[in-house]
Amino acid sequence: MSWRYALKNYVTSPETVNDDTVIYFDDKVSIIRDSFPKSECHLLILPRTMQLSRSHPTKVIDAKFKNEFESYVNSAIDHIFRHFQEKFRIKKSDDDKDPCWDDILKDKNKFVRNFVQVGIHSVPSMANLHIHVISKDFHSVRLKNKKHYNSFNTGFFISWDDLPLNGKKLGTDKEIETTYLKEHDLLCCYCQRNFSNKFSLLKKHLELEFNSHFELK
Amino acid sequence: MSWRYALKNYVTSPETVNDDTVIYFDDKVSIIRDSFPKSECHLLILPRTMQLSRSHPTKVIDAKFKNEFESYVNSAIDHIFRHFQEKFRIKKSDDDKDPCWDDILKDKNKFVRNFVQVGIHSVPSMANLHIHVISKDFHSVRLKNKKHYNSFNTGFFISWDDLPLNGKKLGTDKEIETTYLKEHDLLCCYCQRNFSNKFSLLKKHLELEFNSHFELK
DNA sequence: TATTCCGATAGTGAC
DNA sequence: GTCACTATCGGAATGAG
Ligand SMILES: Nc1ncnc2c1ncn2[C@@H]1O[C@H](COP(=O)(O)O)[C@@H](O)[C@H]1O
Ligand SMILES: Nc1ncnc2c1ncn2[C@@H]1O[C@H](COP(=O)(O)O)[C@@H](O)[C@H]1O
Ligand SMILES: [Zn+2]
Ligand SMILES: [Zn+2]
Repeated sequence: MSWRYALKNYVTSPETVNDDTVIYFDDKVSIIRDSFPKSECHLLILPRTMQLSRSHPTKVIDAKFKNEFESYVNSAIDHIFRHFQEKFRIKKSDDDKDPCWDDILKDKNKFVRNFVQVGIHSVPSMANLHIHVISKDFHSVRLKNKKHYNSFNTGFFISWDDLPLNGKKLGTDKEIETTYLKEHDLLCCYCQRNFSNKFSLLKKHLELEFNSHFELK
Repeated sequence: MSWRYALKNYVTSPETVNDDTVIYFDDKVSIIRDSFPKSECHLLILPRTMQLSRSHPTKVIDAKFKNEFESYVNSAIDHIFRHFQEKFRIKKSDDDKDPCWDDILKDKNKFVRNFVQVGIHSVPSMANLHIHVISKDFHSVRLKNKKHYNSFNTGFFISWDDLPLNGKKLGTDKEIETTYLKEHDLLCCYCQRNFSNKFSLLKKHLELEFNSHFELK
């Protein structure tokens, strides 16, 4: 079986997985920790119906789908919020007047609005349908290159709220990858600073950004 | 002073150079060992007249110039021939029927015809006018990239015998560089095998080629 | 088409 | 998609009273 089916077991037999990858499953979905998380907290929601699992996200996610899975999305979001509440404190510093961070760990709606993204990759690599639910820190040793970062911080990522696309054209897979993953500049998701193609500099900067806002409890 | 003038001292004050870089000088020229030789033997002839030294080789090398410096070219060639005679023997092998190598270290004319190239780079980096006199083995640790190799093995290198150009157009510096140094495939100068852009493979192959033809005395 | 350092980009093979 | 490895390609600094 090829690597494109690396998620298949989580769909067909979540109960057989021995490690702590699977955090929830029922007849409709499995919710798992991404094995190569690109942020502090990175979950995947995998519909278990084979027909759905085989489908392309931009083709299959419609109002009915969203209604059916909305509660699982909220579940995953809650998991991320709790994880941050338990692990981190917000740092208060004089030179950071940005009110975005005030009480973010006490106000779930604010946390979600500012710090969680839910959606799909416009060109998924894994064959089994999955929805990313990820914190917007991108503070992770698994974030190793431009493609990783831009897959969550450009139009390559399609938000749950922007689905369904209602026939909006996306271009070919190759065009999408070139435009968003290769050619698109690296923009810091905290401060919008442009790092051009300097991934190493962005990595160092993300480390600073994260540590300026969060500290371990 | 910038790196473009790294050769200046050899022009103005060869007598002050302490190491063995300068192998000859008089009022008209300095002949030096290239400090980053791209072959076993790589010499530079530097006219010492300031007016000449400041000039671009394709603009200043005419019949009169060639006549004036021909004897120095021959001197440099002799130096290379003697160097090979003293250091190497030609290997005789059954599977190498190529007569190019027969007696090449005993017949200077043949050696020069087949194994020495004299000329200039169409876009020199060093500001002081210099003529390359180099053995055609390209067996050197200083030969480190495609640019190095192609600068001696494509139209980027203009042979002494092809000068003056008599108004032949060369394109802009940038065009020359793109065509000959970046885009031009790597071709083995011994057997013409095409190495595309695989410089590392070419390096290993050049090592084999050299060792198949030469051995230390 | 100076050198050197560093990093971005690209292709490979993985049972 | 991952990782490890190799190699190609690309920019920046280069000095110094
Ligand atoms: N074996 C695996 N187990 C869990 N997650 C994986 C595995 N292999 C890859 N992933 C993740 O699956 C996601 C697939 O993303 P994509 O197909 O681009 O939407 C990536 O975030 C990978 O890190
Ligand atoms: N400091 C130096 N002393 C002697 N030769 C040098 C020095 N720096 C560079 N070179 C050589 O000068 C040559 C300049 O070649 P080019 O300007 O391309 O015709 C190259 O072959 C270099 O290896
Ligand atoms: Zn930032
Ligand atoms: Zn060859």
